[in-house]
Amino acid sequence: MSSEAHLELGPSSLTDALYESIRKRIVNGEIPQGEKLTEVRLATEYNVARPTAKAALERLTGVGLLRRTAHKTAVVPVLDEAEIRDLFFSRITIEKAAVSALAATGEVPADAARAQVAIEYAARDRLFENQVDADISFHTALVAAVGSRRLSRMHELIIGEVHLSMGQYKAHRKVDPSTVASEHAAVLEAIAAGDPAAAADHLAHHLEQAEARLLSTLPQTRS
Amino acid sequence: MSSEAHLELGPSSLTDALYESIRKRIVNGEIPQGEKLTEVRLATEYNVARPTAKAALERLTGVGLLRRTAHKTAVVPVLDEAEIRDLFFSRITIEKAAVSALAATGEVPADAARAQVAIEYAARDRLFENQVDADISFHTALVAAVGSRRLSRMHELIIGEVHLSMGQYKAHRKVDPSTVASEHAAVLEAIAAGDPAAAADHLAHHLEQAEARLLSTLPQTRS
DNA sequence: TAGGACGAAATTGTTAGACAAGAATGCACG
DNA sequence: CGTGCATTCTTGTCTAACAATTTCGTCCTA
Repeated sequence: MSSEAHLELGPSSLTDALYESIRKRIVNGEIPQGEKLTEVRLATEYNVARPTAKAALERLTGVGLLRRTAHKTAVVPVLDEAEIRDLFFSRITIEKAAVSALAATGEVPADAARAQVAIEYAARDRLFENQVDADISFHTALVAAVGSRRLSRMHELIIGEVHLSMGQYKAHRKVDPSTVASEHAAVLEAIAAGDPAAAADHLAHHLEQAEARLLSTLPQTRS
Repeated sequence: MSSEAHLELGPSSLTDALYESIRKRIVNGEIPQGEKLTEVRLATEYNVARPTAKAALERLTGVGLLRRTAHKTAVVPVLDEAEIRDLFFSRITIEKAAVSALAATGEVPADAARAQVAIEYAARDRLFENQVDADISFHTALVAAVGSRRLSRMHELIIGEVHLSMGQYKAHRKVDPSTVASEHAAVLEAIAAGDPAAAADHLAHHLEQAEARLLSTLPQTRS
């Protein structure tokens, strides 16, 4: 790994750019679970002042992508089975509410349909990382389509950790893309049919499957 | 208002103490809606350095108790009708999930029962602020009893804004405490009876009433 | 050799001062 | 009376430094 990272142009604030860059490296698994991130290390790597690095770390801690306690250095969290279960319980709560609300209107969000297509392309080309990103986009688009700022904010918290765990365990994952595609399609169909209960059921089933797939890749707790 | 505020002893970190102090002043309505909070003002008021004040403001922004955009000063948000509706939609989503889960176990959380009593005492003594705090505690206890760290974190986001709006509009509120008490009691009874659907229904009804009570205190949008 | 205590190094928390850049305000001029 | 410019306010970022706390390695002792 290079000793210096560079920030893409774009975000107005330097802290924003730093936050976004580190966030991507964490959710992609580039920075592995358990790794410690000190303020000075990041500051020197990115050529920014320590307070700037500190601010980025604090924001990442706020969204659950880092953990730290007072005077201790931030680490990328290691999600064990109990935490993954809690994560998916919370996720199902939010996303069920989202698809129910969408089904009540009967309109399938265009962004979600587009993401669904992107997943298939990525799967065909064996681009695992793109496939994960597209899957995240699909679920995020569903929630965003509800139009509730607060629901989206809560979902952002959750989906960040989901992204983290998918990225961290990617080496072990062997998921049949067509299975995911059909599960997604079932949800969209129920939304189009205007059937909230069916949409919620299909979504819950899909997420339970996703949870099981993720749990099966977890390293066994050694005796 | 005094030109200097003092921090209570307790929280380990200075930033934590500052965050907590400002948070309380906002949710109690002591700092009114629309008020601007500049970094230097807080820094001088509390006798801390500007970066410390900045950190506290950023954390408050992160939980929705302040709003700010780049280079602009933070302000206490003014929640209009649409935002209150969104707030309660999100709140109902989270709390329904919580009471359903609790009813599945059939155990009434002790903390919630205690908070229920505290509400009655506060109402009897006409201590409005305590009444609000106890009500918040009741709902927070319900969610906390589920034992899901992430559900509690999401709820914290929501309940903060709920607290804010209750505190800001308190002058206009005239709520019958016994009504609230009986609505709460219905939820607890359904949990004790182990009936998830009934618990969710009673809770939704209670929160819809609370939403309506809050909306009725909103100043009319002038033509 | 194993264990614990002590001390040094690393890391974070907080402060001060400074400068640049963007936003808001008011005044002057057309 | 309205518009544009300049001043002022406020935030974003940096450098430097010290205090407080944690961590780690070493050394001494049993």
